[in-house]
Amino acid sequence: MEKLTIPKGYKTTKQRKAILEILEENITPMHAEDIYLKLKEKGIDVSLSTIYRNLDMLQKQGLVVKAYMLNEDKARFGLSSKKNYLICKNCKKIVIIDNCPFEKFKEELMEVHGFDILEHSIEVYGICPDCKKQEVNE
Amino acid sequence: MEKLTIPKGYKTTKQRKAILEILEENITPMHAEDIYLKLKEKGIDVSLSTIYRNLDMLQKQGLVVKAYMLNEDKARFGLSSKKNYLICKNCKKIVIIDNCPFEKFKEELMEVHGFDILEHSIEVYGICPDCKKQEVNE
DNA sequence: TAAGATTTTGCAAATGATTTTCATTTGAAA
DNA sequence: TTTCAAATGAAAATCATTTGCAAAATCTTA
Repeated sequence: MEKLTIPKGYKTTKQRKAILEILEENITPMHAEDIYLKLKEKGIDVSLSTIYRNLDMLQKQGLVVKAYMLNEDKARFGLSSKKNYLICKNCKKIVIIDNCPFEKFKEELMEVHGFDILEHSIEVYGICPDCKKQEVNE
Repeated sequence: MEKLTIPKGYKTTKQRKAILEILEENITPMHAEDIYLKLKEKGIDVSLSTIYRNLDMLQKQGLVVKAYMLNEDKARFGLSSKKNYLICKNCKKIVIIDNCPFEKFKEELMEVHGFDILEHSIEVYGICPDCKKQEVNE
């Protein structure tokens, strides 16, 4: 996992560093407010507007991905490297799909539709192993 | 393409029929307001709140899928059958992926992560054939 | 086919996430 | 240091979506 750095041309502020740190620590893409609260826990006070502004900048720089999950109406933000995930419909746990199998059919998709493919995002919903166990026991 | 019907237990109103019709006519998932405007063009006046309420109902019934596209902050709604798509980053054209290749790696994903997979959504971004041509000519 | 029960609708007001404004502070180049 | 553009916080503004409520439409059944 490569250490992230503040993009060139942007100043290094303690707020910015803190936000990036939180994103690195969390596997799950987070709501802006989650980030705000986690920072507060650490004793770092960053205003919500600053968080939004920085997430926006980081997104434009390609470090962060913004996505809305099924049945949610607030955006989540996560590092780009964690773009494809499995979500448990029961406990909401999120698991990153590491070796995204998308590459395998990218070629096929390009041929069939004639698109040059640049990016993709995949969300898969299901029931995670833990929740499956519980269902059996109940 | 199967004709959609208003789910059992819900009354048949002209607004509801009109909304469903618009969704059937459009390949591209639409914003609530797009639907509002298209209806108005047809001379059918349906309030935005009614549109939102019905889309919500249709979603809960599984007929409609709600999704946010890259860099957009309003939800789009489309028929469930049109869930996976290619989006041109240049002209914003949307092409539905019909034979979604996801099935091919569903098994693999289930094995690796132990999830029971229920749903998925795939968004792919790239440049469409038309826009590629233009780039060459410019 | 009229009455009654229930849904659905439209409108206006409320909500809540995100964005913007602006005065102040901060980082970094010289 | 000094200087100046960039960044921040707080409060206000925005805008998609939701909700409350009274009126209208639908369906059921007598």
